[in-house]
Amino acid sequence: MDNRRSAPLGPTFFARPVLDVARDMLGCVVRHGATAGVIVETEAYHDSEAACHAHVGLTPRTHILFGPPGRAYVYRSYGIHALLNAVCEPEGVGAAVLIRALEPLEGIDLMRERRGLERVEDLCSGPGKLTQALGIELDLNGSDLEAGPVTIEPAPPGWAEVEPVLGTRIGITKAAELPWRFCVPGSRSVSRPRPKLAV
DNA sequence: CATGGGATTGACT
DNA sequence: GTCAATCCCATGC
Repeated sequence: MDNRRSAPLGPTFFARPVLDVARDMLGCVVRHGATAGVIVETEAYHDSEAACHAHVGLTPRTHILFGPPGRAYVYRSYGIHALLNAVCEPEGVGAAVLIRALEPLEGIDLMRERRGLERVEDLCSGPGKLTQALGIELDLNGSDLEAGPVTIEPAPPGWAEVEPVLGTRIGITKAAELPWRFCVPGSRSVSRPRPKLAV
């Protein structure tokens, strides 16, 4: 078997339309230090719709979103949680993919320590949970997803051909009707509520 | 400079 | 099902 780790995805992957990237990120591996997990849930955000932070235009908060693709956008949600996004589309377009859930892959005991929980399906089954499990904080905002320390690798064999299930995005009040949420069907690590729409 | 609102989670009724 | 915790930042005075 080939045990080599795949090279992290770079700007070419993330420079495409954000909906394509959100779908293609399912099955990919997020890695930070000794911890890693397979992406099973994403959401797309684009400055053309009101739910996206970049919708308000260029501000100190959103300048990362409008910058070069392939960087991390990390922000604090509800004063408590750090949420991890991958900046997409060409520079000048404010768009990103929110990583909402992972299936734990490596460093599971470290994830248990950080989360204070035992069950594997509780470690990364939400956007705030996975950043806590991987030790991702706000200082990684703007970091390069190809150079690290946080990287995203292509989907391992078996994960690459997953047919995603679509749904509406979670926890937003504006543009809530858009079916821009992508999930791996059947994964117990997908956050609730589970989507209903087929592809 | 003051205010209000979140791309959430976990605890509790 | 309901609700509080808690902080960054956009907005308005």
